[in-house]
Amino acid sequence: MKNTIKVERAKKDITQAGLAEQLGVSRQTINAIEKGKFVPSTALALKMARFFECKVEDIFLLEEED
Amino acid sequence: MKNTIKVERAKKDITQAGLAEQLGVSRQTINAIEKGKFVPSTALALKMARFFECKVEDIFLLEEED
DNA sequence: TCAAAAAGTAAAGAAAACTTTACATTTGTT
DNA sequence: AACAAATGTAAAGTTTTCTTTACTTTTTGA
Repeated sequence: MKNTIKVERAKKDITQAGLAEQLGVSRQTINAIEKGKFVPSTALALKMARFFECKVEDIFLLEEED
Repeated sequence: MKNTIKVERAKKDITQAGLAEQLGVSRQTINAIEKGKFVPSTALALKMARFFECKVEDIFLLEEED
């Protein structure tokens, strides 16, 4: 599962810590997701999409192995 | 978190077991999600949206408490 | 009505998401 | 170069997702 969080974050010019605060999670959680260490819950994915004003599908991309 | 799986399933005329098979999960998992016992992972939510030919946002609806 | 299919439920355990704490590395600015 | 902000990483622990097995209830259709 790939994601475009870093790019979306750049568009909004917000830091990992800033995004974490907006979404109500820890900075490490954002970092881990962004680095692909794990995939967020659907609730968090939906909140991210809402914050970035796009669809979940725009941020999280299914791959073969998913 | 509410979801519209039952309705989407009706549109496609597919059973819980059939959907489970299509998505590669157990029937009980589909049942539990449909009944709101838990929210699926983002990967499964994306697969559902793909199967139902809609957006994750169309199936899973954030609420206050999420 | 009677049988089969579908849906509901429960419990125990495995796997994945997420937190907290803490420290290291990189990047940007002066 | 030096300092601060941002990012990266790791480990231990909690919560949530999901599986398997198994049984009950509801719905459907011949």
